[in-house]
Amino acid sequence: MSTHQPLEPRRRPAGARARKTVDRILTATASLLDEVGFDDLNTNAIAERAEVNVASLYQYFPNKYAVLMALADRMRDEQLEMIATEMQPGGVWRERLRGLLDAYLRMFVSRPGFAELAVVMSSSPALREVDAASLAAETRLIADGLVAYGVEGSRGEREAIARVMLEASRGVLPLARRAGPTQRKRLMRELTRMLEGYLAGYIEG
Amino acid sequence: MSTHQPLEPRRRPAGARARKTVDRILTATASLLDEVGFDDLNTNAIAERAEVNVASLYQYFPNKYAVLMALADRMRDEQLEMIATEMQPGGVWRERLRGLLDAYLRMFVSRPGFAELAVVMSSSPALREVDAASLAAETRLIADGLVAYGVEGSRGEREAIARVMLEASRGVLPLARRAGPTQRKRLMRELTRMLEGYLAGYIEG
Amino acid sequence: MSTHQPLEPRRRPAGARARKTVDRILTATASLLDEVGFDDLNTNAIAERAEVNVASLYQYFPNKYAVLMALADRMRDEQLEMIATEMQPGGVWRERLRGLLDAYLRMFVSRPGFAELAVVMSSSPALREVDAASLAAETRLIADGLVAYGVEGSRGEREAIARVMLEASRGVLPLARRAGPTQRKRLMRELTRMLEGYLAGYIEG
Amino acid sequence: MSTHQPLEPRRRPAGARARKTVDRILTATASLLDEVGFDDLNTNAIAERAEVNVASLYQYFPNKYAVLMALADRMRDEQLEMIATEMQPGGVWRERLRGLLDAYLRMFVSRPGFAELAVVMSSSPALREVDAASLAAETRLIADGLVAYGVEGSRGEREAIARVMLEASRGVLPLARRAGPTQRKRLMRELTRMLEGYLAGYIEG
DNA sequence: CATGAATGAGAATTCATTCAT
DNA sequence: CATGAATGAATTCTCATTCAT
Repeated sequence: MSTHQPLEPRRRPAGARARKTVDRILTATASLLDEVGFDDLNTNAIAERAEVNVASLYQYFPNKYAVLMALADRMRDEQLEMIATEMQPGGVWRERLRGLLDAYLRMFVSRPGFAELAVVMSSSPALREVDAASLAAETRLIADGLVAYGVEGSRGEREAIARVMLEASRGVLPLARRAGPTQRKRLMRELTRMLEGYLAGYIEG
Repeated sequence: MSTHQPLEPRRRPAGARARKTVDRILTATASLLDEVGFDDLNTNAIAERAEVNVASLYQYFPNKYAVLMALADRMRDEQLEMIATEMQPGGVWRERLRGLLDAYLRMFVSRPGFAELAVVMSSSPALREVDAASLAAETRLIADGLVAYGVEGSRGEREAIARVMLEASRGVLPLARRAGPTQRKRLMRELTRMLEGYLAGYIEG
Repeated sequence: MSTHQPLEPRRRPAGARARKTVDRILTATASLLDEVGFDDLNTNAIAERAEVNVASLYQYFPNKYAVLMALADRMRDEQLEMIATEMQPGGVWRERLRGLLDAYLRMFVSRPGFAELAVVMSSSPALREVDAASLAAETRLIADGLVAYGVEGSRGEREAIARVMLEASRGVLPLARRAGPTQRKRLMRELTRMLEGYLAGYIEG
Repeated sequence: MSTHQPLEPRRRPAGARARKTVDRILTATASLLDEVGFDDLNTNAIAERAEVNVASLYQYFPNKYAVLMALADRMRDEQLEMIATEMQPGGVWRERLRGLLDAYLRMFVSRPGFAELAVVMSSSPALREVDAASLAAETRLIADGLVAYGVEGSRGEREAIARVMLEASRGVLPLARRAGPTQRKRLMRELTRMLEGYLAGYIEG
């Protein structure tokens, strides 16, 4: 029932009232993801939390996966913007890298639903494909930014580098998020060290 | 429906016939995970695929998550054994590391359901806790092995190191699995380079 | 949900613009009936096809069945007029009968929604009663016309005759409509032969 | 949602208990068809009336239309048997024809759901196709029997004759069913007269 | 009078789980 | 211990209908 479902929104909200409705749906989804997790996420719960009728939800989204996908879109937009900012040329690359990791961590920690959504997007077959595309975009953006850091090499190489860094971060950040402050610092320190060393090999080696 | 369910098997299979039943259930689960994914996995489908009656499934497992957990257990056992082997002292650490990564990749690529299960275990709230414990064990094992590689530092430090390496690998390996041969090689090369550089800092620095 | 609903239009369209709205609704209904059938016919779809807001539809019709009923009314008017024309006295009765059947066939074939509506009206409990009345009117009209053909007998007898002829036609015409040209000709020939023979027994016997 | 749905039963009942369940479902469907009509027929109501869980219904049928289709199948079997009996060679054709019409009337009058189902099958787009096939079988059976009555002509001709007779009957019989005894007699007399005259033209003309 | 948007109430369908044999 | 069958309890999704502007 899930594989290959339509994920496109049914209709874009036109007026302000409608935009608000969609907004509430997405916000509710995000908070529920954090509170009960994907397994127990369902359209009724979303609608209830959003204080919206289920039918309204279905007016805008063809199914539950489409809601998640819209939420992901929204978050990805924010994220790409953040990356673009952090990867602008100028400054010392090590500091820039740390800034980027910090920003990532902040998203994972304080964006409700972000961490949960990240893992759901790549684990649910229904969403995986679209998530792959989105990750590819993220990868490209970072790969491009690496040039400014001083990394040479073909686009393909840089994308592989970016991807490996990205995956390492995507694995460690949720841990850091859930960990206590000491453990979090430790994990972030190690992650940073690993990525810095890795890039240093390309930039200074 | 999902949070905090009993995950322990209901009864250990006694006779050989019973053991076979359980085995078929787990194997069916693994193959279904690969074919239809977690979203569409359900006990009836598992039983059908296993050519076993659903009621039999419930004889051994209290619920759906317990099946996944048993499957994870089985795979984790294999995996820990593999790690223990690959991390035995002796030999050049760089080669050992590569061997370890190779072995990991082989599991991801050829163990049916392994990659899928890995992501499911950490995304489903019902299973996350037990998965965390299991990952902790894996981490400890690697952390212990790092000593043999020549890494110094407290147990806590080594565990952080191990964990970061582990997460990076858990992120990249599924990608490598799905990629074509060229891309796979490239990703593995970068992953190896990153982890080697990282460890080198501890061992040779 | 369906039995015994008010079927009367809520308000007659006053201005020309309003009349156009109602018109579009009915036309849309007719075409949708042909395209998707009664099972999938719904007010939202009608409104969309009519390029009219659903709320406007409810301005003129109290519910879905009332729309169908209005459409039926409109078609029945046309039909009764047609019958009145074809059954006017004068000429050879056999030719008149053929003319009548031809005219019926034309309606079934070329009036969008006509054939579909005919069957819907007699199958849906909500509409059956009003359809019965309408068929009774049709029957009476034909029964009256039979006098001009030379059929004798009481009004009741003539109505039974008319009704039997009518039902036979209502069964065969939709078939003829869907059939290819050869089969259509054959069916119409047999229907004509049956009805002619039947009437001949009353007129010439 | 209705066009082109799967109509095949999901699984044939194996044991006696299962057969009973399916039976109750079909019987409940038949009685509901008579009582509330197709518009208000829904799987919940069927299950309730059958004193069976809805899920059981879905164990055997993929959807509501499949239930109707199974019911139609069951009735059609009975009906074809009846026709075969009534059309056996021997005896005076006029009497045989009357016997056949009587038998038809009995089905329409006393088989619960039969009349309603007949009209539903040909009006619902989802079922129409399969009903057409079934009617074709009925037509063929009658066309074959016509030979025994003394009707000559090609198979195609006889089928057209049979079909026209069939449609006339299918139109008049439901009326007769709903009519009072006097009106019923009158309608049946006229129907018989029409069909007899029609066939006489082929047999004795 | 029209429209965008919303919603109550239900209907279809599924699925984890249990029961009787 | 296995199996055919059943079922409670959701969950997804739809649709006729109304409201606010």
